[in-house]
Amino acid sequence: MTVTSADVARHAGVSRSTVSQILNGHGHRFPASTRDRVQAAASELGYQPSAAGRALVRGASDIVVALIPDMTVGPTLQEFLNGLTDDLARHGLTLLLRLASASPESTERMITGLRPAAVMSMLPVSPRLRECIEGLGVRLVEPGRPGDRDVNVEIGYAQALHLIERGYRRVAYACLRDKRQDIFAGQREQGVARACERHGLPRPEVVRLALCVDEAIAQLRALETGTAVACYNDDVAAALLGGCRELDLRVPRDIALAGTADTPIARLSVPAITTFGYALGPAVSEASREIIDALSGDGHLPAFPPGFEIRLVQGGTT
Amino acid sequence: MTVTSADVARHAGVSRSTVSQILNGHGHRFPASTRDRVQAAASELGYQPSAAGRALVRGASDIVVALIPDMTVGPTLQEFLNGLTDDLARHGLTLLLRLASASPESTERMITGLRPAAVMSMLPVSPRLRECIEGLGVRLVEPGRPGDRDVNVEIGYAQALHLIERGYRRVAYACLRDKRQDIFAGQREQGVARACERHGLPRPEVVRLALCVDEAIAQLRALETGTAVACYNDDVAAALLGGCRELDLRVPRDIALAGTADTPIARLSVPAITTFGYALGPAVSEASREIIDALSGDGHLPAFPPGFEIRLVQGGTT
DNA sequence: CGCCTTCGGTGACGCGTGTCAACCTGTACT
DNA sequence: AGTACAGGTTGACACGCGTCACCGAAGGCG
Repeated sequence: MTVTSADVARHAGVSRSTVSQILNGHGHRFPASTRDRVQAAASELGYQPSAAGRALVRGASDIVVALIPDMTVGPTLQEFLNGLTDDLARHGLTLLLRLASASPESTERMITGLRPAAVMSMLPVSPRLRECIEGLGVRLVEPGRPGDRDVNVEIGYAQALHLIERGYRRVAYACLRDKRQDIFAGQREQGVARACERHGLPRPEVVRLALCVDEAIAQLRALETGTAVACYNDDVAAALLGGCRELDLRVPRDIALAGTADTPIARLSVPAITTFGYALGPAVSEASREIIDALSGDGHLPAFPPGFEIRLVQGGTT
Repeated sequence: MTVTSADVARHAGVSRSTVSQILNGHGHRFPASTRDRVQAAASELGYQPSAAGRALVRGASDIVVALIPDMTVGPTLQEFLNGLTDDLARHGLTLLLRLASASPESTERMITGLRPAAVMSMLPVSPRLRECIEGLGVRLVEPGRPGDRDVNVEIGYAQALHLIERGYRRVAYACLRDKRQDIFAGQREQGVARACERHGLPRPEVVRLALCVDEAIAQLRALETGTAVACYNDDVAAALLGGCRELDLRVPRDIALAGTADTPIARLSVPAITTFGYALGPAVSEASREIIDALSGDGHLPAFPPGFEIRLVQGGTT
């Protein structure tokens, strides 16, 4: 049923350890003829090494676990993960996903039991989990350290910059009231604030709301006419847009809105919401390279790579 | 660094095999005193069995792989996966996720190498992957067989039924032109058609569009006034709603719209879109029970469980 | 010839676990 | 006393793999 390295060895007429060495990068010790025989036998039999056997003898598995934040996994993130999966697969690594919102104990048990080659988190991990991971000697790939580019800061900055360039002098920042859903809000707000500061504008007012039109109305009442709002995401922008309609506020003249994430809701609103999409495409190769480097050399802990592109999708709300 | 069963054995003053037996459900052979000593030693040392060692000797790992369809993973699915994760963890199983859109070869390699206890797919798997999985003797949990409840058929049915009850006599079904994004369309359309048939209405017209307002306008021009449209999801409904606005069609008088999935876009539209949410909550325990049953007994291949709740969220579009 | 080196290849070990036949020690029964 | 039996415990094995010391043969050199 299962093809083991012993089967390959028999089929190639060599010993199992020869097979193991050739298939693990030590082939240079053997003449080409032997190498070819073994390779041929392996592919003919469809040999696939047992992850368990490998992991047992090497002390760590070939699995890389990605901790997925508690947020909507849309096309952007999906494409990133897809690319990363294939990239790592090319290096013999297996990417598997885990929701970060699963119970901490079960995640901890999973890590200690599985001994992944690396754990990649898209958000800073809890101190306890970090301790668990590092105590086990498992590599941890985390979001960039201070000083690195931060995609969320830059998105906030791009939003605010765009609004300022369009001539708005009053900039506000709108995010979700429920902070659990709002995992990037801090960084984005920081980006908005930084852009305002650099252009001599006062610190942006921060508006918090839940995702419904009624709350949007309440918040809009408190805003001065002429304010441009950088929104945490397109949903927030849509809520405010709906509120503007109910209040008969003209968009973008009375209130301007900039969203984030380039989701369908932005395109489908009337008017379409000006939004900032980002592609993590460039990050794929960087991320896999960082992981692979960290696993081969005993280098420092790599940071979640800063490769990304932000692009403006101009709509009618700014 | 790592605590092994040998450490536990030493600490408890028994042999390693005693530890193994007690920790694997064969404790009834031992007196309570021994059991307690071993349990105490295990928890005191924080013993966590090596997944690799287990997998090696048992021929299959404790990992359950869930194949995630190529779609947005929103709160509904996330909650389901979270619950399943914890539920399975309680039975010693580890749920890990994998994007179904990753390259087939890498997924195949992952399965053969990892030998998961089970693979759960939310969509029918490709014949080739099925062959790979079943050839390995790995359990496959798939969407329900014909005859089972199908959440997507029922959603379509509920949409159409609602529209019919509201008095509409012309029912259409709108879905995405790009079929790759439209993985459930067939079933939902089937549900809509069934409801129409049962109520003596003609077979529903099917409208295909890409997610933009322009396409919606084009499709709306071809629809008769007074048509009620069951939409594949809230995005489609939003696009049509935007189109109606541009064409000055009154909603719901000229065109009625029913969405699906209960996403923010439905709540945030003006008027709010009538939509059908579904909760997979009840499916969690069913799913884990099915998986566990299938793994303990050598029963038949279980089907993806039909436990779910559909609820109407009344908006202003019907 | 005797010694050393290189090439090609192998046997044996250990990773951590679950299982199971076998063993030991009482105790009950014949 | 001898036998049967049950309860409690253990040693040994196998799972599939990577590694590494080691070995035989061939060749070079003094």
